Formats: sequence, structure tokens, C-alpha cells
Amino acid sequence: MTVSEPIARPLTAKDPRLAPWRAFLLAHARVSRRLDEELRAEHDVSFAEYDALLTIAQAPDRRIRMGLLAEQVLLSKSGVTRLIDRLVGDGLVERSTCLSDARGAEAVLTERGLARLRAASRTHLRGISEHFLAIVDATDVEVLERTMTAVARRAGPGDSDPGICVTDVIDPQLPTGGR
Amino acid sequence: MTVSEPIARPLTAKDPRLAPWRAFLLAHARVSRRLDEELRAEHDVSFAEYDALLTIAQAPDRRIRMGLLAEQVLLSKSGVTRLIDRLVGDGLVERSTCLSDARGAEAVLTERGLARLRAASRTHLRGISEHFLAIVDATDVEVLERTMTAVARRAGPGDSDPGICVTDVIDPQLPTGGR
DNA sequence: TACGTGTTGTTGACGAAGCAACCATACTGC
DNA sequence: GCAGTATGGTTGCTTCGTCAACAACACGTA
Repeated sequence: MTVSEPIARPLTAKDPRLAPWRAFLLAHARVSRRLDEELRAEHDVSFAEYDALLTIAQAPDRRIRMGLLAEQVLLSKSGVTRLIDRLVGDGLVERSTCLSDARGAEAVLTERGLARLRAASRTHLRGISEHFLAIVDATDVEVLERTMTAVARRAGPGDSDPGICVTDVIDPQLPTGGR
Repeated sequence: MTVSEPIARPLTAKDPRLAPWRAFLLAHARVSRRLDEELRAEHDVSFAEYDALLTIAQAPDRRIRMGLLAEQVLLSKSGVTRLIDRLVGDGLVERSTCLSDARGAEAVLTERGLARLRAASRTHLRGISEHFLAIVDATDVEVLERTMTAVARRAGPGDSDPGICVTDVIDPQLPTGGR
């Protein structure tokens, strides 16, 4: 964190500094697609559904309020409503009105849901291990976690301070043809 | 790449080794959402549309075959068809049948599309810089690029060798309650 | 030339997710 | 106790993307 230049070089559309960003996007797209495919093929559960099941399973008493679930699985309220609808349809989750707040609803994991989650976990953990952890060695994983955490935190809700930016001056010069 | 242990420790659902993976997911979700919001708000273009416009602009003669475009923007063939439909509707792109292959169609960037892209680039490059490059320092960026590239490559199409995996034995033990 | 096979892109049907509007319930001050 | 406001979830509508089926065309071979 010792960038002393007042203004960094402008960032253009084919700047080499964009390479890590594009690699990041590509890695995410490919890995999450793989994981999703594996989960669907082997356990008839999508990635999002798996994530929800896991989140419910980790909550106290294996039940969780809809709103909280929405936060944790990075979905909108309505998104969660529908996701839970599907899981209820499959008998993996049950809906239960909250005792302390009659407005609230809770998603409760059923035995069937737990069994499905256990089975799917094997696939999913294997997938993460195979497509992600096995590729980056230990020291890099450490860097990765640190940087990703910082990035996530910075782009999180309720943080809109631009701070010092690489592109205080921008030259979005685009190619005029030719490769 | 000097892991000499025959079998690594099993990976469980709340294993600390999952932290970087979760951070990765969270970072991607938040940053790409931010970028998309900024593009829409300031230029009425989605992230996917921007990506397509840029890809077309970088192609020779600012025109590109649909199939190739699909590969580069990580979308299905039909997805690209519809994306281009929208861009054509907005006058940012034109469709043109391929001279050398009458089956093929090409997407061609219009002047309007180029102008829009130029404008949107400012926003987008600022966003990447602000939400991504500004957060990770130079040495970490290097690690990031290297690891992300490796991960993307490994999970890419036509690569299904599991190799040595962190979880050759898995213990998907799940919490039985309590946080 | 004509036929079968493989590409290339579009279309129809569908699923998943978001936003905004909406109900039901909780809280707050009077 | 009772308005008025805030909060938690669901629903209608729209958007966006995928898969499967299809049409149009290219190419190899007889």
C-alpha cells in the first residue's frame, strides 16, 4: 500500500492491467458453471439451491429467516421466496411461520434435505478442491483470500467512497481496426 | 507444486480452506453487480452488452461472427442472438450476412455503437479500477492474474482430468446445530 | 449432379432472478 | 387503545439466459 504517485497512468480498453480482471471473470464463469453442472448431474440440485441448503443447515436448529437467508446467499427477497418454493416442492425444506414474529417465515431443513445436502456436499467439495484449491498453491491461496476479501468488502453495500483511483484520468481510446 | 503428501486432509463443509473460495464468490458477485449498476445508470447498457460491444469493437473491421462472439463473451449461441437483437434494436449494432459463408451472420458495430462504447468505457474502466485494481496492490495483482488464469484454463472446456485432488477422502460432516 | 452429414444461427418453450407493488404484522407516539 | 409508520414476505410483471428443435447452407463422396 505504498502508491505514492498522485495520479496513476490512465487505463485504456486494452491495457495489460485489465488482464487480471478478465482472468478473474473467466475463472469465475468457468468454475461456477462446472460446479453447477456437476451438482445438477449427480444430485439434481443447482448451485444456488445447494448454497441455500448449506446455509440453512449451518443455521441454529437448521432453520433460518427468509431475509437472513437472502443476505447470505446473495439473492433478492423474491429470489429466495422462489428458491425456497422449489426446495419445498422437492421436499427438501419446509416453511414455518416464525414464533416470535408472525410476519416472518422460516425455512427449515427436512431430513430429506439434509440427506440430499450431505450427498451433494461430496460432489461440491470435490469440485471446489479439483477446480480451485488444487490449482493454486498454498501461498497463493493466502493472497487470494486476502485480496478477495478486501475486494468484496470494498464493493459491499454501503461503501461508496471512490478513494484514490487508478483512473483519475481516462483515455478510453479504442482500436480502430486491425488485430 | 511440491505437495508430497499422498492424500491431503479431507475437506469438510466448514473447513477454513473454503474461505478463499467463498471470498472469491462474494467478490465476484459484488463487483460485477456494481459494475452492471454503474453501466446501466450512466449509459443504459448492461455489463453483458458492454462486453459484446467491446468484443465487436476489438475485432477486425469492427465486425465479428456470431459464434465467435458467443465464445468470447461466455454466452450460448441463442444468448448471443438475443443480445444482438437488443443491440440492433438500440441501433448500436447491425446484422450482416457473411460474404464467405451464407449461413453465417456477423454483428457489425455502428457509429452509434462505437460512441456508446466509448462513453461507457469511461464508466467501466473507472469501475474496474475503483472496485478491483485499487484494492489489490501490484504484487498481489500478479499472483491473482497467474492463479486466475490457471484456474480458468483448468476448468475450461475440454479438460476433465481430475489429477491429484485435495479431497481424495471426503468427510462431508455437517453441523448438527449450534453456530 | 445429388445425397447425406456437419455447421451456423434463429426460434419456441422454459426457468431463474430482479423490481415494484402489495398484504400482513409489528412497533411508536399519542 | 389507535392511527401512522416500518418491516418481512409474497406476487405480478419483465428481463435475460439456456436447451432443444429447426432451417438454411457448406462440404464430402459416389
